[in-house]
Amino acid sequence: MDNEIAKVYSPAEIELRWSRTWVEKKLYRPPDTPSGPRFALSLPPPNITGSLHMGHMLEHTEIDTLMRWRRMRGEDVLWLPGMDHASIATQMIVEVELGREALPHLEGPDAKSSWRREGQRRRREMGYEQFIERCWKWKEESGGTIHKQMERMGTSCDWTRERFTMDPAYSGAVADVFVRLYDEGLIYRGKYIVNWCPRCGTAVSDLEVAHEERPGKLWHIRYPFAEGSGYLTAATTRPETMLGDTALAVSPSDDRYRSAVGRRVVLPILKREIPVVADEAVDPQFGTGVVKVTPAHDPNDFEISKRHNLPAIEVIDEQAFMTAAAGPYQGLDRYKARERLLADLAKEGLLDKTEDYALSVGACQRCKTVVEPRLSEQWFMKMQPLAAPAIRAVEQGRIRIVPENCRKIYLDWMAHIHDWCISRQLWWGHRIPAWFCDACGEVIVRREAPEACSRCKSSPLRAETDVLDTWFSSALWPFATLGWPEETVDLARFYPNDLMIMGFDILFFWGARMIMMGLKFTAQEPFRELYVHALVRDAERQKMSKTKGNVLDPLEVTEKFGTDAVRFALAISAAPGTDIAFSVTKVASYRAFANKIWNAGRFILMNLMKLPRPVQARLADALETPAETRYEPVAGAARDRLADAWIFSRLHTVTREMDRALAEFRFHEAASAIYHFFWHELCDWYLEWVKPGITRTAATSELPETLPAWTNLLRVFNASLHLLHPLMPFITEELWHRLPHARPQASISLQRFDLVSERAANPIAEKQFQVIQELVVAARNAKAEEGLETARPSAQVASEDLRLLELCREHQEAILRLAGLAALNFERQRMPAGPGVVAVSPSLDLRLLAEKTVDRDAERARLLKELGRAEQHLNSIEAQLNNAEFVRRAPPEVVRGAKERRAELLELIRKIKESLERLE
RNA sequence: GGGCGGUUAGCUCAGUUGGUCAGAGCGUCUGCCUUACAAGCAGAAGGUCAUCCGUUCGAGCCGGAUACCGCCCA
Repeated sequence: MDNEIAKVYSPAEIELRWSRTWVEKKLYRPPDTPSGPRFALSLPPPNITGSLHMGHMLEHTEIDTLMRWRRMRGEDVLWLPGMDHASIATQMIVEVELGREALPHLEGPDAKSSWRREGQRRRREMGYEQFIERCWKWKEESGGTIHKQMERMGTSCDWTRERFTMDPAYSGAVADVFVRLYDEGLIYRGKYIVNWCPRCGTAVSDLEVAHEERPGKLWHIRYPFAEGSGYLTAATTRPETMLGDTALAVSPSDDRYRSAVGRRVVLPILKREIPVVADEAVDPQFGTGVVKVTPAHDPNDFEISKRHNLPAIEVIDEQAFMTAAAGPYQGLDRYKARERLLADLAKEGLLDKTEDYALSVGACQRCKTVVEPRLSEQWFMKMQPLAAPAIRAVEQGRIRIVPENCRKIYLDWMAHIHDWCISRQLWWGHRIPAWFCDACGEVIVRREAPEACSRCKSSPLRAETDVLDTWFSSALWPFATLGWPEETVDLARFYPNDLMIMGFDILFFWGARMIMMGLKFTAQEPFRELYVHALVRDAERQKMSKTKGNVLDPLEVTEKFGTDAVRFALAISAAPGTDIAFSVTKVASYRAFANKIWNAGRFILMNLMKLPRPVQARLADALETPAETRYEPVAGAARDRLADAWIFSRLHTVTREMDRALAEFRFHEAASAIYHFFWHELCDWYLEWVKPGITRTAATSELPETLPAWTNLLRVFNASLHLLHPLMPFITEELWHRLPHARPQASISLQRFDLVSERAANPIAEKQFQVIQELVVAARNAKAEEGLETARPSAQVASEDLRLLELCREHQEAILRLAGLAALNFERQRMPAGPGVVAVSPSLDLRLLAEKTVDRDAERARLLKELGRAEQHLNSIEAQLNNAEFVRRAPPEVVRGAKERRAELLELIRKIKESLERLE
């Protein structure tokens, strides 16, 4: 018998088997004909660039927990999975691959950049079609890996509806949206300063630039006046851009430079004459109060240039090398040019001074290269008209953002939103549906390629080669995945979604934009709730990063400890609004929990299998009772009635707690509740309580006792598995299948599990059981303190409350067994104080009857400590009660509670003092 | 510079509307291989809830200030 159930839970085989089964049987496709309230959620599509990390695992654990929970509550759950093409990231990876193939022998930290450069060259060489083919190949491989990982984690999504952002239908939706926004004037094209990543060779949006404070220098450069003597000194952190200066600017209110406005100065080195202008944008406090104006390489300068009709001269090209306009510095890298230029200025005596200066540097989020503000022609999206309704939707509560502080952050960001640069000079992605007529300059935007220019009829037309920012397409995810713009059945049934879960890092990138696009194109909020989850950090609360080497691979951890343990560790750490300090030891402790569950199951099943077949069959039937009675105890032997009533009452409470917690995304609370219930109530008390009955009936199978005892045990255990299932799907599925079932069932996850019957709530039983628990604990405690752990002494129980004594007498057998005592004597009056007398409660005393000489000093120390604690507590309560205001203004029940506590404490103190006197 | 947050046991963190809320897990210490489980069982120690002021009959919780630490945006 023992051989059939392993002593230690080993998840590997079990998890593989069930994850495969769940997918093969398509268990998680919602029923085609609606059968209950529906609940829809779209998975934030992972990028196809890599494999899932700990953050995904947390996100998927949270989603899966909610989806399984709701499914078990009878809802038609759609969890739609998919993946994102990740334009820039994927292109980067494929380019590096290409480079690696060409230069396989490179090694070291610089290898990757060399591969990338070579890859970019090879990309151009092989051409668009072939490169895109390579990207698709990558997508198949990487996407497959992610898909497998998700299966392995037990993700209960509907794989039959899996989507990819570059599916033909999805791409069609993207083009539709673009055309419509363009036609409405919400998308425009123009020459502006954008964030340009010279390494990626593309423009990126503001959000993709990470600002960082770095130590730098402020160089003061002299610009001599063209006529007359003297000069103006302008301070700059980027002297190389000076070559593109087309003016100097001062504040109009700055008296120091009033006379200089309108004069002309000579640009050092290049000797170009440029004007001095007055502009409000200049801060007189910064540097010398004179700033150089480089319209082609600085967003502020560009604005100034428009106001003063200044030309823009590009001196840095798209790879961050100096252009021909940079004169002698042409062809140099921007930093090399800076060095040379500074040397030349110093030589000419035009470098006034150099100071240390902390400057904010923008780096490409993707490749960490310092971005170059660069004037270029790009496509932009006007955001304010779209943001306004998206702000209202959240302000008015039509979309609820949880936790609350994320709502504030969202609103603040939306209020200060600026236009979005949506074009990327990349190949992999959705090409912008625009065509240019070189003959007349017309720009034609439409879904299908036009034959000829709509204005001058000439052809051929030149197609736009830029692609869209990936987030542009992701913003359509909740509705484009359901078939929009077609009016599909799925769209009608599952849109708007009910919930969206994402990480804080993409709240602006994705969350905000989804809300804007959803409102714009479907006139509905894309989801009703947006839960923002935390970041998974390492044990020291450091961000996990490859460079720090503190990354935990979810698959590795899963291999070692089991998916359920990892999921549970994440869930129980996931308090809203707090990042998670994650560690292997944490997972290990929840593996112990899984093992505990396994062994509880093992105990039950091993004894169950000893029962005669017909009895097992009747128990299987008993488990299939109607839902109303399934979670109530049946009346059995007198000795178990209290424990039965207690555990079912607790089960009822815990179920409600979990329900409430999960509705509010309080995963840590739900997990803690079931953890405590399963381990410290079900296992520590209930199983121990019923153990003799269970093992005895297994041996003798006396039917009148067997059936109720086993029915109750199986009902509670079965219900516990249901409660655990959303958090730990594998072990619960496995154990549940091993329980006796009247009919074959596919999965515990498809079993309806409702709120436990209100009738199970039994506060009286809870109170009574608690008395016995306290008595047992007090006895164990006393045994440990007197060094009698291994002995079985007798004990005396004393109380003036006869019902209390009766309760203890009725459950004498269990008390003796659980506390490790030989016998109980009952005393119908308060026990005289003395060594070894323990106050279990104000009305219940306990004393061990042991042949043990008392260590007087130790006993005195213990009593004094207890006395101190009690007196301190009493003082604070007395102070409260002596305060007339408290008695007058506090609610009566609070005052009553305080009085009761005072009485209890006085009694306790009296006893302790008595004991101390006897010691002397 | 603007916004959001944090400071509770050695560590990681809970503490939902102010009144048994001073808690959990891990770690530490003590005793146990009690036939479901040593990934276990039984017990113990450990905190002036960052500091100060205020509101209140009453503050870990509400308000203000200070110190330190984060994150986001410019």
